[in-house]
Amino acid sequence: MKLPIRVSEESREPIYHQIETQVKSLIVGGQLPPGTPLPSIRVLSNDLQCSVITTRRAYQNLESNGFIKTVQGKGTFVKEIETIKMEETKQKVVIDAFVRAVEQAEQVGCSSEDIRRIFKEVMENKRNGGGL
Amino acid sequence: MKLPIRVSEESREPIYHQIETQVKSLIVGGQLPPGTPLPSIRVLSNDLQCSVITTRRAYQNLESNGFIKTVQGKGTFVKEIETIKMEETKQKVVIDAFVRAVEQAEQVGCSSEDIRRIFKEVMENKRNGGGL
DNA sequence: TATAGTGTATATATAGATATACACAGTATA
DNA sequence: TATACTGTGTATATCTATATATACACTATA
Repeated sequence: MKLPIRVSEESREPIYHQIETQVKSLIVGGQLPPGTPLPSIRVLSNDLQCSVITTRRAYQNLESNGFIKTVQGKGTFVKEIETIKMEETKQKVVIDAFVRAVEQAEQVGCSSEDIRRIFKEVMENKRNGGGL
Repeated sequence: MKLPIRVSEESREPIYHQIETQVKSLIVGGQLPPGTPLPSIRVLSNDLQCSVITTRRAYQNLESNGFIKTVQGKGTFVKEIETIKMEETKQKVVIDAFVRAVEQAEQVGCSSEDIRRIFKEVMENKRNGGGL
């Protein structure tokens, strides 16, 4: 299965961390149920045009945090996760993203009304084709 | 003048880049008018608890992008910027932040309604003390 | 001209990304 | 049942980017 994730070369966020957070999102969002085999580090590194070591590092961190389980020679699989932890992670991740966006808006001097207007625009544009 | 900026040690975004984007936001937002002297690299590095080289790098990048002008021995100053460029940068920066937030929400499986609800919550919490 | 403020340059350490060679698991087939 | 093969994860060495300390140079002014 091809993971719907996307890394940005331009972003200053490390690639391994972009992979990590996106895979985590797919897991806590329920798109990747427990037991699901993840793409091998090689297949994924090829998809994302990065090194095997980079995808491996992402998987290693996800394993440390209890989201996946990797077995040498066999592959990497989504672990069973407590419903509470999933819900908490999911909520937190989205709220954080919006807090960052609002803070960014305030730093360039947007009023609450400006912010609401821009949010609306983004939601509209999303519906009409996604292309910003 | 003490800049209202804040760097996160935990963030995977490089410190020099956090400084860079935040100072840029203050400039295009109009909080730092043309001619305003920025804090010296030493003062700023002390405020932010980072190295002088780090603040310097941020200033160098901002200078390359035409936002500030630094003069050896004297200091660093906000440049005159075209109104159009300012408005464009301002808009772009905020829209990008919201697009990222919405994409994050979608990746964990939020519906449009979920997203609107969370946005509302974040805006409410902001009013009631900011402390999330 | 001494001093305290500014920015600048050199060398060094840590983190992120890579290529390449290695080890384990499953499977086809001689 | 051997064994070759292809798939998986693992380890070592190397390079670039990020962050730092420290010494240097320019500007203003007491």
